[in-house]
Amino acid sequence: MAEVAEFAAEPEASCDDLRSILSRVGEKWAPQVMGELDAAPRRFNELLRLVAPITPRMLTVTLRGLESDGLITRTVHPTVPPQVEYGLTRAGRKLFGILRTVASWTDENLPAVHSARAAYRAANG
Amino acid sequence: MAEVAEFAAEPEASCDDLRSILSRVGEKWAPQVMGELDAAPRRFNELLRLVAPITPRMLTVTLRGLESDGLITRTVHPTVPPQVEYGLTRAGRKLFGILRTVASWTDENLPAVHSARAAYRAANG
DNA sequence: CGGTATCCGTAGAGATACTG
DNA sequence: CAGTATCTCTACGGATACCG
Repeated sequence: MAEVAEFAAEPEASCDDLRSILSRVGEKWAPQVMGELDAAPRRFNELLRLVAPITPRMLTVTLRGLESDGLITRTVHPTVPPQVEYGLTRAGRKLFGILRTVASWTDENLPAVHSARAAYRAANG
Repeated sequence: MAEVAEFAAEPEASCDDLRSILSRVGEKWAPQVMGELDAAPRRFNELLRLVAPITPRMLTVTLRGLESDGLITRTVHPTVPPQVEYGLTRAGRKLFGILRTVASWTDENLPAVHSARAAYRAANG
């Protein structure tokens, strides 16, 4: 019981923790899914349409990944037919806000990025 | 010469552009490498030591990727022995600033993330 | 409706050894 | 010093079909 966790008042996020989050939101469909859930809670087939052309499998994989990191919630309403609602957690909403700033950066630096890519391809392969 | 690019006053970064950047900085070694370059310009073997236990190949791959997106510069000094310096571009520095806010988020939400992961593993596999 | 199961191709990532 | 080359393994991502 003498857990070290007791002393974790300062979380001291490791480099690995940062990386795991960056990889998570860097997954192919994660930003779009979070974007839809930021707009409103959604159901599975709703997301399937909104995030087209995602496949059922990849939507499941993406949702499970985000859920396992506490970024989204999955609520099962025991109705007939079954109804499952997904939504962002508070933490997920905050994180998505940061993704918006990355999007702004991308917006501002898009010309630079594209010309850098062109230049790189010209110089190398 | 009637380029459509002329009308790109509003860059209108696509979802794919955002994703490409998120994936880039989500690459395994990218954040650490950018962190070292944010502190100071560095040389290849310097980075190799600082970002240990990265391998030469992965450092090259990471550097090339960041360079091709215009996030870092690669400067060759034609001395003997050869000397190559890497550094962040202005855009890269800004982006790394945003990564810091993600790190802050991670810091704040680390307990939530970890307990979510534990809960998820308990409920599922 | 809300998913799983199975199969498969590609790209990411590492170990090790070698070079201009 | 600053990388490449080669090989290997895995994990990501997608297509298709099926299930409670």
